[in-house]
Amino acid sequence: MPAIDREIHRFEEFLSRQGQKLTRERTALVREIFSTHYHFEADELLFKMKEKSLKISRATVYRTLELLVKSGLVRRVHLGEDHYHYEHVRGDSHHDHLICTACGAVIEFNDPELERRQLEICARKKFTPTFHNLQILGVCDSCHRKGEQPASPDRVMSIGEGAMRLRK
Amino acid sequence: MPAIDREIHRFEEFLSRQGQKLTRERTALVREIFSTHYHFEADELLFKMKEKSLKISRATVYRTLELLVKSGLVRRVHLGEDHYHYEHVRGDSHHDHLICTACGAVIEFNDPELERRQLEICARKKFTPTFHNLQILGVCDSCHRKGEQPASPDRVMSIGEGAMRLRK
DNA sequence: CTAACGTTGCGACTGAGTCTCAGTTGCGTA
DNA sequence: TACGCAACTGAGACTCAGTCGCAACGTTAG
Repeated sequence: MPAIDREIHRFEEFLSRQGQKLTRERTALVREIFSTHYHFEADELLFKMKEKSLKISRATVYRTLELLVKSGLVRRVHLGEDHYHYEHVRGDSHHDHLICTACGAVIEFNDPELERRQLEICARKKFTPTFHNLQILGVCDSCHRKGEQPASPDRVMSIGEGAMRLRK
Repeated sequence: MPAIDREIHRFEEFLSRQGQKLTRERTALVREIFSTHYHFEADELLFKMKEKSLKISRATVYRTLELLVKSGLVRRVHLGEDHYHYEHVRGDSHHDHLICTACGAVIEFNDPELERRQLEICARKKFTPTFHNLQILGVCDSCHRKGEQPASPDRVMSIGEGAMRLRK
């Protein structure tokens, strides 16, 4: 699969730029991330590697994720839960997330109008933005049809605490 | 201070509605939260109580925070860090946050135009929103004047990971 | 006085993420 | 081919926020 090799190559270049190496473990992790997952958790990745009987330690998984984040190949995101999720970055650009509190689905969107408005707000507040992070919590179309209710009102007051926790 | 007493009364009503009681510990916590803090962490609150030689256990702090969140008096927010922050809810409504990655300052804003646009996006995706959460990371005016740089480019690719960590 | 019940503090626990350290690997140089 | 060094790895100890189980403690009602 040439697409993955291109990503691996990009990672290698990033690494060698700071005197670091593309090892067997790192290659395996990148391959896993870019072949199957889109949004994933660190432990999930660890588990997947174990399943494939590639024994890669937890420390290495976390270390590699950090490198991938620094290289820009992977992003660290909050999806309304109490720990990080990661997503691999494709050629395309920034996006934000709609998160279904009933089924845990994550829908991406990118709206230039919204981005523009944010810049206006920053300008008004004399704030120099570098990045932003927007999640909208609610119920997706198919859950809505099934009559799923939004998370109970008292939860909704908070920042969707437990959004995906409900999944479990 | 009558304002605080009003909040305490609201909390008491919420509690009694479910057969729960407003205890000395709970009162002390609400008083602390609404008198001095705006954004705070659970452990910070625990520490403040200890300072005032009111010994309230960690479990009670967390339990009370949960009740406050459910009652709608307090919100749980992510401020770009890896654990929760809380903020007390004043009479006024929802707002979002600008977070300075240099000094950790948190600036609030509320922009109806932005909210409206988000609703449009949801409508387009047939998504029923219940809540949202937006943080914009960057450098505030006074840090900018001091020549503070935004977090290094590789960090910026991620969701402002470590924003406030830089404070420490 | 006693039963019932919500509340508390304590301390053990959990789970994500980090750190340390000894041993391994990969690579440039002789 | 051997050497040496720096980067890398796994194992497990550790940290830290947050949770849980439990015995003891009010408080209120009978």
